[in-house]
Amino acid sequence: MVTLAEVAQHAGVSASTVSYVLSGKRSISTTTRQRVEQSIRELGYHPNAGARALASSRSNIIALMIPLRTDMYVPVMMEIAIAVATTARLHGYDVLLLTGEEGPDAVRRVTGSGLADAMILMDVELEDERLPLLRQTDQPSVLIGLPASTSGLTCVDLDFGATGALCVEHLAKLGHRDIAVVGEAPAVYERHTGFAERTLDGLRSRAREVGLRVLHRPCEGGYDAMAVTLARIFDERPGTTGFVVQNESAVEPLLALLRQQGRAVPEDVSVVAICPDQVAVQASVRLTSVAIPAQEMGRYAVEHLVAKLDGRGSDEVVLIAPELTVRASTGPAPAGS
Amino acid sequence: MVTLAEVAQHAGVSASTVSYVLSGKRSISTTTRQRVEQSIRELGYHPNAGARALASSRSNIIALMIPLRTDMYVPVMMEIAIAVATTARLHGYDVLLLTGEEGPDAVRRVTGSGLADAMILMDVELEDERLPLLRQTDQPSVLIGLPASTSGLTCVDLDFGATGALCVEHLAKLGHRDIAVVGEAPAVYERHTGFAERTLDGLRSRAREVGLRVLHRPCEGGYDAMAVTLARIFDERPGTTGFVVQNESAVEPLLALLRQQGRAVPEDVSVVAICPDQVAVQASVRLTSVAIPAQEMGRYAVEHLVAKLDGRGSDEVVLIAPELTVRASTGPAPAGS
DNA sequence: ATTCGCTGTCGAAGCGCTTCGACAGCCTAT
DNA sequence: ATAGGCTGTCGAAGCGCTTCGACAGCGAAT
Repeated sequence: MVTLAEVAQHAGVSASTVSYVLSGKRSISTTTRQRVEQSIRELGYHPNAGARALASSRSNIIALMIPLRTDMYVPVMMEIAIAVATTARLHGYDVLLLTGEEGPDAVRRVTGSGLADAMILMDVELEDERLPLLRQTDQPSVLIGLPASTSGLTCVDLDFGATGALCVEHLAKLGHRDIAVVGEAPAVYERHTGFAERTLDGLRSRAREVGLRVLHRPCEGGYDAMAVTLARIFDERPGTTGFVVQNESAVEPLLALLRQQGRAVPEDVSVVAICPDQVAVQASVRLTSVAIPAQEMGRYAVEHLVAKLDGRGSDEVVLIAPELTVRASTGPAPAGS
Repeated sequence: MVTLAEVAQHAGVSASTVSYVLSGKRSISTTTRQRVEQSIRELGYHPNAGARALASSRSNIIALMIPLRTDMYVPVMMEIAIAVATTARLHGYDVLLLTGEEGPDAVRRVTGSGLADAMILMDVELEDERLPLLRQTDQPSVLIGLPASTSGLTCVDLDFGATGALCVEHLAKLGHRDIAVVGEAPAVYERHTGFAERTLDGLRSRAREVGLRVLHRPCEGGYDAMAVTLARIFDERPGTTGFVVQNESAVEPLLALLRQQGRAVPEDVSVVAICPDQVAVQASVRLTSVAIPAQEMGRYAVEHLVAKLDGRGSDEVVLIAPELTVRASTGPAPAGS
């Protein structure tokens, strides 16, 4: 393994000079710099990460905590993870993958050991156990999601409240009076994941304003669960003509079931989904949807952290405005309803 | 930040003693050990990762390289990543997430800098550019996937050759004579990803043995692409009664299209999928499928690496035997065919 | 009683890097 | 001609840990 000292010797300069060439923290003459860079290339030198971390108290690693469970939004998670990893590399950082399993202990471990310089947390609950720790450490962090109180925290998320409202507005404008919300799995509500509740709140309050009736039903993904949920919905509100689907793994089953029951989309029933665009366009009916901007959130999280680590930037909460794209799954409410 | 020295002072022992308590590499009297452990707890000590890595040349980190592209098997990737992270933690390792984007450079960077002690590579191509580097470094690695030559490498993968054969056998036994294979996206074949080709080979050679005709068509995921592909298939081989689907994002579209065309599954047409069990049971028809053992592969990869880092274990290629689960999407070939 | 071999603990060196203060040499302003 | 200010380079200290050799103390074997 090639060391700094060997590079220095090869280039005929001192170790500190090589270090300054690498970091750019002091000015170096062009000739010296080139000589050093040449030596680095010839010897195939890579700085030792541990030594660097020890001396500088900087690991150049960002920790990403993803939920262990796979009961929701797998593609979204993946997209965020990839955006985080890619953006981090652009700024010279690597990404450490933590699962939610360890919970608060993972936060303690990472901040205590200097494993990472900063953290990104996903799957944030309203009263998340990890928050107190984040508030008291001076390590920067970004939440992807929105807890009950955001004081002293930085968060990014889609504005799910506005998203819910937007879906309602769209359906209301088309003349629908009775809509059903196919929500996330019950477990998601039970652990008070912010986004699911906020969607519902936004949706209900706008519905009240525009005089629209809303029936909300949590739903596991998959065909069988959706079949049961759908039956209940039509049982309770036979006049339902609009659907808002938040659980993306319920989208395709819903479409299939409606088709099977002879209800045409969008002639008889309209469907709005909250899902990544890719899912919306690959579905069997091109879905009117509000996109989940996974990449944007991942990128933002990293860039905010990098800014903070560079001494720029401050705490803030960024709610991304939802955009609804009209595709082929929504249309005017049928006359008779 | 609490240091080893502070713990030592608090416990009234030397720093090295604390270190030995932590590592267990020398025997320590019970009383001393307890005193030290008490101090560690009281002070909330966490060893500094950089210092530890520097002194021991061990980072306790395993690098996981996942493909950047999301054109295939997102849930499988995610499942593997989570299994890797979870298993790694069990053995005291953390996971560094690398994207395929950097290619061979990532391998160089990681081995050169001592960032990680070992690597797991996914999305392996037959003649992967990263392989020469892996062969020449002494850092242990595991490939999830199978390249053209495995000498000097450790690999785990589902036995896709046997998987293809198994699918054919199942359909043959049910009396099907003409089957179609809905493959991965063309790009997957173009970059010579091993598993896709091996599936096809296994499938074709068994088909030859049992006298079955096979038509293979690559297919992007999604409804539109599947519609085009399906039309071509029936155009060319109207007598097709069996399908093997490798691209999991084509499964649901295929089922929907068949239904739409009035072809009943499994009465008129049988479908076998190669996909995670979760996908198979959540589909609109419970699918007869060969499972992709994502968790098992992830776990195996980590455990093999840990063994190697502990000086146990050796190079080997593990091909997991496929298991076909019969569900509701396959049945006897229709009489007239 | 002396030697031998344990067990448990300590001190010190060193891992490879960053960074601070020092300073040589040169140019500009007086 | 001299002082002052730059620019570019160097040496040394130190980051927090692991690990090696040394050795004190003790019981067992001679």
